[in-house]
Amino acid sequence: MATRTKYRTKQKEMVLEYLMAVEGRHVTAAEVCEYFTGSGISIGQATVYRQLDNLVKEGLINKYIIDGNSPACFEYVGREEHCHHDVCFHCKCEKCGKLIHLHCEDLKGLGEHLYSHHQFTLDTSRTVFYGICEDCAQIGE
Amino acid sequence: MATRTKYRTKQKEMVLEYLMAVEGRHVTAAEVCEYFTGSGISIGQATVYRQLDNLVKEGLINKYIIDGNSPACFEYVGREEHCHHDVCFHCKCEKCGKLIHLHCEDLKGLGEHLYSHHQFTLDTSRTVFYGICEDCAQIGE
DNA sequence: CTATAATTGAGAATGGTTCTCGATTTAATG
DNA sequence: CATTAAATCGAGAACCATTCTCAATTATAG
Repeated sequence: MATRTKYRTKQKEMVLEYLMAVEGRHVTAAEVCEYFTGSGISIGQATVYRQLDNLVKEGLINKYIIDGNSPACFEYVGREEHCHHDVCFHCKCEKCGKLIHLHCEDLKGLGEHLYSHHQFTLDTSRTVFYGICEDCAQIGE
Repeated sequence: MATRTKYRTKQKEMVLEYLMAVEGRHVTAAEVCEYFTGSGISIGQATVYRQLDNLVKEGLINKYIIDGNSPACFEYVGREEHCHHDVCFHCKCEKCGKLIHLHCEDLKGLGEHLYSHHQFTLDTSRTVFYGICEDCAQIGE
């Protein structure tokens, strides 16, 4: 799981630092690029994509694919790793697109059930619950 | 939910018929196109994508996004509609791409929990559990 | 049959992501 | 420090699934 890169580069540290700075928010690769160019810092976009991938492999950040067409989102997982007893699930509203973080003890059982009863190792970082959020449920229908 | 197309066209019926013919297998839009061109039938790829989207909107087929880069997969869900008393969940293996159908009573509680505790209405037809299947777990790592 | 609106399809466009490859940087070693 | 081999960078091109464009075709109501 923790495949490391050989060299320690400023680019990698800057990408990680940015992800840590916006902890709690999901950012796309493009947003990371924009932040750097906006700050007058020059980092190639290929490098941003590469380092985001590396950081995912090292388990420092998570990657979320909400929808096939829209860009992938990344988020620093440091805080979640510390309290490794609670897993983070995500709910995506099909109407407004809102992404809801769920730190719920009761959901731990889901992964356990899938493993013990269906021999399936759940990847919580990639799994997204689709549905309708509270706000949209009141408005719509 | 059941947004219908206005006209009934051969193209749409042929796409649905193909998906029904390969029920149980997940096929990509490209595979659908290849099938038609291979059979000497001419359907534009834009139409295939459009009709796959329509069929998803009508709830006749499901769309699965395994990975941001690899193409989306589609599958006929007809059989599941008949046994509407138990909900059907899907597990997708991130390694071999296998799609596992789960008719499990215990998972009914998931939707109920999300609704009662998190005010989120789960859409079971769109939600896919991603992870590693039994076979791949033995091979890898 | 006619009119009207929806659908088709070939090709171009889009856009997120990856690849290419020469230039640069890292870190171990002398 | 200086050397060096390997890793990483980055600008731009390539990739590829998907969507868009728009004129031609087709489906349905009347």
